Amino acid sequence: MTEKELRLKTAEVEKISPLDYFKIAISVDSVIFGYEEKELKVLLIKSDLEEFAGLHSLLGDLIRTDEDLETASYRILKERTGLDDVFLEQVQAFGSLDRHPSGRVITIAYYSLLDIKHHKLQLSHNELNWHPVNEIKKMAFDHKIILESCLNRLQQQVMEHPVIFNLLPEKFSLRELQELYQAILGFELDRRNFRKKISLKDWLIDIDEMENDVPHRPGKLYKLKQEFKKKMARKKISVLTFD
Amino acid sequence: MTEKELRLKTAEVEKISPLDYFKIAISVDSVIFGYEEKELKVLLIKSDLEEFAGLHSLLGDLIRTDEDLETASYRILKERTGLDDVFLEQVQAFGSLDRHPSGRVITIAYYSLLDIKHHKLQLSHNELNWHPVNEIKKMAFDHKIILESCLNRLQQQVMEHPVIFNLLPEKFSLRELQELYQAILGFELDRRNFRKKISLKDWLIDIDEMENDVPHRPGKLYKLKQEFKKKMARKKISVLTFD
DNA sequence: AAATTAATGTGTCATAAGTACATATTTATT
DNA sequence: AATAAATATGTACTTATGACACATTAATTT
Repeated sequence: MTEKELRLKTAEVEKISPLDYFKIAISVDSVIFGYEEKELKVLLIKSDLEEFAGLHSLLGDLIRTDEDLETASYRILKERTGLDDVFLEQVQAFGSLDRHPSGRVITIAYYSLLDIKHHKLQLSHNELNWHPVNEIKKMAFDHKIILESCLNRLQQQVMEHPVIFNLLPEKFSLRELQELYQAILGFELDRRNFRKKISLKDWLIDIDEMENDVPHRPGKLYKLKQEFKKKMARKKISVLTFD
Repeated sequence: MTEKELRLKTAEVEKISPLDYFKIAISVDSVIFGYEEKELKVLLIKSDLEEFAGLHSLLGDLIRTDEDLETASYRILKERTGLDDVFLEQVQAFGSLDRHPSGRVITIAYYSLLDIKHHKLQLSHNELNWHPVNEIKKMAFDHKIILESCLNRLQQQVMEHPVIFNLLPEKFSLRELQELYQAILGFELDRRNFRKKISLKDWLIDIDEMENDVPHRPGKLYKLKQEFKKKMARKKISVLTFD
């Protein structure tokens, strides 16, 4: 058996039992960001462990033997939200000894971006809900730290790459875009300088339409250029049986 | 048993055997960069798997149940090189189904920087050797991809953070520093602009000494300011028994 | 219908950073 | 003493960033 080989090979020079290597479980946890009412939000569930009663946790699950990391993240997203066409990016692994009260679990953190309004979730089970990022205090496990590192990563990405548009509907105004940047970065931007910078990046096309649901002078609407959208398209979950 | 709890908890809603979750092994792999003769090098061993006969692989090992990710990386570094005061940074997890021929192994990649000249290694076992990064073609497992993603990360880091100095001796000239930047980035830099940029960063102190081993006019020597060195100091390997 | 309100849309100037580029100086070597 | 090779350094041009104000448009109120 190939697996047995692995155990033996790695165990031959070590003093510990080869089976020990298989006492570590691996999970993925996703920080799913959304944007609503000028606030950056994150999708959380109530933890089902009694150690963390009342606390919220990220969406995550153990990885199966027949799925790779991204596939596992997509599966969890699909199971919990019903969605599968979502932007997802790996951030970092977390593996402190005491991070999970029930045993050794190493987790790999992903962040995910989705447009709340146009992706109606099944907010059915487990008190799955959106929470404003700024209002989150304590979380289960080390999930607060994971959330923070994913937010940091998002803040970096957003300055350089056109990922932010995954949080917006297809058509948006420059005001909406600026408000979203501000929500993510946590500070105000000058409107004229912001517009100059965005137009320099050359990410957008003016679709020659106007806002129509605003109680004031409507702004022009824009779309992300098609060429920058490819990053959203991800492979489907493949069901390969490994063993 | 806490571990049993975990298996049961995760298995109750799933159709697969709970034991399956523990059939995935976890390793760390380190891309250890060094710098010598104006070339960026990486420390590799000959793979001991017959599937990869003749190919080189990164330094890595399975993670033990009683060590966290960083600790495992330091252990491997210590075992293979004898060193423990080395800069180390996590890059990314790799978990394709077929990345290891003997079974399912998810690995977490780190990159590490060390000054070849002043860290004499035990290049004893397993044909451990330095290889110029640019000359590496095929590698065992997915290690070529891991190497590339670590190099990318290094290239990013080096532009913003004073990590590069971990590859140089305590004292160095601006020429040496520039040559190292060039080796990492893969392109030439203008000497005057480079010096201007470095002096703007305010990372260095002029120690009022000169090179003395060069066959030409010697340059001034500099050191990294103490305040930027703290990032090298890492915690020692802690030996906590978990189970 | 006119006046008011509130947000859109746009440009300039000052400062900072990036890029291209050449000459005098110093040391080792011949 | 002459030569070779590398160090040290500054300026002009372009590009990016940051502060800042006013006319325009549409919805709302009077």
